[in-house]
Amino acid sequence: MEEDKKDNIDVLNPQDEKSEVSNFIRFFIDQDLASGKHKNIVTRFPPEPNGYLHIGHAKSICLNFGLARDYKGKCHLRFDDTNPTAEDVEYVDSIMDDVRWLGFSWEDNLFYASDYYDQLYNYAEFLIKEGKAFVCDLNQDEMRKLRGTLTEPGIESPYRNRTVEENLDLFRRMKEGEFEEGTKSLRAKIDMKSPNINMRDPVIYRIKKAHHHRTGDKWCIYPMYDYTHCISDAIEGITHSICTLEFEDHRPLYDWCLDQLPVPCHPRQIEFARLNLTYTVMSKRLLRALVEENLVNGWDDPRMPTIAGMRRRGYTPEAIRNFADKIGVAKANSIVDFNLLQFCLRDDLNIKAKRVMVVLDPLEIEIENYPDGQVEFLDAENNPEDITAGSHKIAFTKHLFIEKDDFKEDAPKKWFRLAPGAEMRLKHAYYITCNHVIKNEQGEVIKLICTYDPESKGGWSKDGRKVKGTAHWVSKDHVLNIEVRMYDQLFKVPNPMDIPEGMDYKINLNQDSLRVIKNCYAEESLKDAQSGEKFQFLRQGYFTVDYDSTPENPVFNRIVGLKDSWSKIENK
RNA sequence: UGGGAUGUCGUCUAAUGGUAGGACAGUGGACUCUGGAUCCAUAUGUAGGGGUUCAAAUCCUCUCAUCCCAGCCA
Repeated sequence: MEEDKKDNIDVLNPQDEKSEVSNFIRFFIDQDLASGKHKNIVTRFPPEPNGYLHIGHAKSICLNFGLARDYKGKCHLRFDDTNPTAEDVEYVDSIMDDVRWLGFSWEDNLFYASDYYDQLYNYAEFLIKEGKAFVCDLNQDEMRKLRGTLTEPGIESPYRNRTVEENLDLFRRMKEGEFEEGTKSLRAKIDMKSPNINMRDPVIYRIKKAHHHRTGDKWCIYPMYDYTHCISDAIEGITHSICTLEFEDHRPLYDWCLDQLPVPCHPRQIEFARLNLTYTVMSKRLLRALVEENLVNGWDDPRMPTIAGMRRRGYTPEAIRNFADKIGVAKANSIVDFNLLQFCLRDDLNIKAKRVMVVLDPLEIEIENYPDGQVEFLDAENNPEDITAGSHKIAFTKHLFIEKDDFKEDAPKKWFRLAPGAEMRLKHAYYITCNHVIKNEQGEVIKLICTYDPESKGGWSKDGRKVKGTAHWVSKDHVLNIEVRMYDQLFKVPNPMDIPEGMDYKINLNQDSLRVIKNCYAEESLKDAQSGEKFQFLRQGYFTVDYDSTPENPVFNRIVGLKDSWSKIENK
């Protein structure tokens, strides 16, 4: 958290930051600033509290808060809470957590659309008095029939020409709760023949006898998104109201509402393409389905693309912010390669993560020329990328474990690791040579007998001979037993939404997205691992302490693996 | 087939009439006590056809492809 704050304050010269990035939104802002239309900009991040935020929202958060930071403006956090049946404080809290965790601050600019219910109501009466809105008795079915289709114009409601007095009276009685849900609504009087269906007398208030998580039972009529959003923006003095592409068709309605009303300003709505990532889904509907059908373990399952899930997995806010920066902002629909996110993660973790040694799949070795009972505490650097990170001690003894994968009885070409008769370096320790292979009755290798070169302490030989392979290891008498959770993509295919006719999205689920490995042997220093601390398990990948971890049963999540160029060589 | 938008390397994104550039991914190499990191080098792109211009990814025009819209959801 400290680091995040520092990161934000760090940006003292927005010009530097701006020169790196350019996008059409910044172009508009530059124009509006240059023309004198605005002196300062105000943006907003406006989630509906009806679910957990995901990496797509992170893009929007970084965009809106990033713009405010770079232009020395403000970014509000506003909850778009106009549909009480879908919303909950659980989500409000998680959203605030997520935005903070990402490293952004809304300062004292926290708002709720529900804060404006009174103003919104008064503006609605204003609209009625101007003859621009009417109470309609059509039910949902009837309204749909009169709305027309994509190619045919709609037909005006028979209630469209009620008098102002009648409309005012009915609307007030709606508010008083006199009518049942669905029997009446308030509609804007615009144009039933408009080719834009949003303009065909859209509903702006509906009756919902539902408890609201903030206003309780005060209201039984609730304003609709299109009517609420533009007015909320105007009330808050938003200059640039940035939303996703699907609202492009709503912009005429956004502008219409503000044109009719005596609002303080008229923000500019700008639309950009939402984020899609390969091998995952980004729709709240599907993410909710994964949770509710127990295909994952909750919204913060480390496989989920939710911010809560990524945080638990071990992703860093810096990596996500950097990712948001790199993908840019544009209007073309696109699917970003998941590799880019992984790159950003490794890039950040590489300079931060403490190096430790953990053997996931152990193979015992005995150093036959090493004294029984002797223990040496060897120096292991914490991070080769950061000399200030210091070092820690690891125990070396006669009996050790190495990774099963680091030994091959029949070594292929270009094999640098251990094989019968071959020499390999144990990281931070000695050169060893494999002399005997011990097998069980099934013919499986269960133990190796090796010798070490006492002259190679620290990993260097006096005669200067080169050993290409270096492996991680852990002393048999100094192990910490840990559980490791290896995560893979939730879906098997790059675009899980590309589903064959009549099939369920679940056919693309990766059944092996979670692999739990128990009884991994970690160096003892890991017993002091703090919650949230990031490690590189040497040659394996980046890991962090999971929420389930206890001192008795330490649990680590693999955040992301290391790049593996051996597998490429092997495949050739 | 009404309306709104969008098409630039495999992917994402710059270029705002004047050298099509960057990042990721890929490939080749160097280096390395992590087959990690780092460094160097590299191929591949303006959806298509016409037009305007000394000059077009950019302007005009036609075509094609893709996405969004018929909630009292946001």
